[in-house]
Amino acid sequence: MLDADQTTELAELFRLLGEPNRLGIVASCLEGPLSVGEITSRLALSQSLVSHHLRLLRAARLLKAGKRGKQVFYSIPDCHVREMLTNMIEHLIEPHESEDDINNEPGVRSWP
Amino acid sequence: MLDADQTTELAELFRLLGEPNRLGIVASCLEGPLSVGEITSRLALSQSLVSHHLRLLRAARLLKAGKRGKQVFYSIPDCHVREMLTNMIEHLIEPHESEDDINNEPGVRSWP
DNA sequence: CCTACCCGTGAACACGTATTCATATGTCAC
DNA sequence: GTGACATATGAATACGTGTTCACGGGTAGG
Repeated sequence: MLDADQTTELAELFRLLGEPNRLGIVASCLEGPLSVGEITSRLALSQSLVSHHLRLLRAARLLKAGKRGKQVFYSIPDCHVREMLTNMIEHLIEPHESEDDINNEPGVRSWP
Repeated sequence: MLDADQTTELAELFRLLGEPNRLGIVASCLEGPLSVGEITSRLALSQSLVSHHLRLLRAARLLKAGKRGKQVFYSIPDCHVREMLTNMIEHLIEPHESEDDINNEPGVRSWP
């Protein structure tokens, strides 16, 4: 299916999105370019923390940066990332299935 | 866009998939149900480690378990998870875009 | 020049967690 | 029953990493 390298590469993307504040930063930028200050105030995080996270997201090409005057604006770099995220969000929003079947019925037939 | 709770919930999914061994386990199960022993030998991991990871994936409904005799088979629980993963994998496989697409904003000074 | 503002960065700490080891539970065969 | 196999679980440890703090580096305006 996936070789070890591809798995590691994909896991790295998931890992970066697996932190609530980082995911919030990326999700905020889905609507359009945002300056660091806007991100900081929207998510109510310290500016330093936002900057640290932005560094990682930039390095992974999950966000791109552009300077205008004193401010630096961050945005989604390409349609791949945008589609990935919107797909995941759609899946999250869609109605959830029924509850858990934690109880283990003996002789359960999963489709072999 | 996403409220705090949804962000946290989605991040939790990403976090679980953000570990290479766990992602490998889930990806292996994309082809069909696998027993713990098969997963263990395919990924060359210790049985204990696989079991620990399976516990987390089960709890997050990223995998479901079914017993048959002595063995326990794990598989993808619903089409949501399957589509999410296949989409991500497709995006990973697809040819990567060119490097630097600079400014789409007027008056943006180039980024060094 | 100086000041104010916006952002990036390095060090240090605190906390989570992935991994291993040892052990427990459960199931089939004899 | 005993033993062999398949999986789950709990404790302990080592390692990564998210966060804060303090500071440095640019840039616009007076």
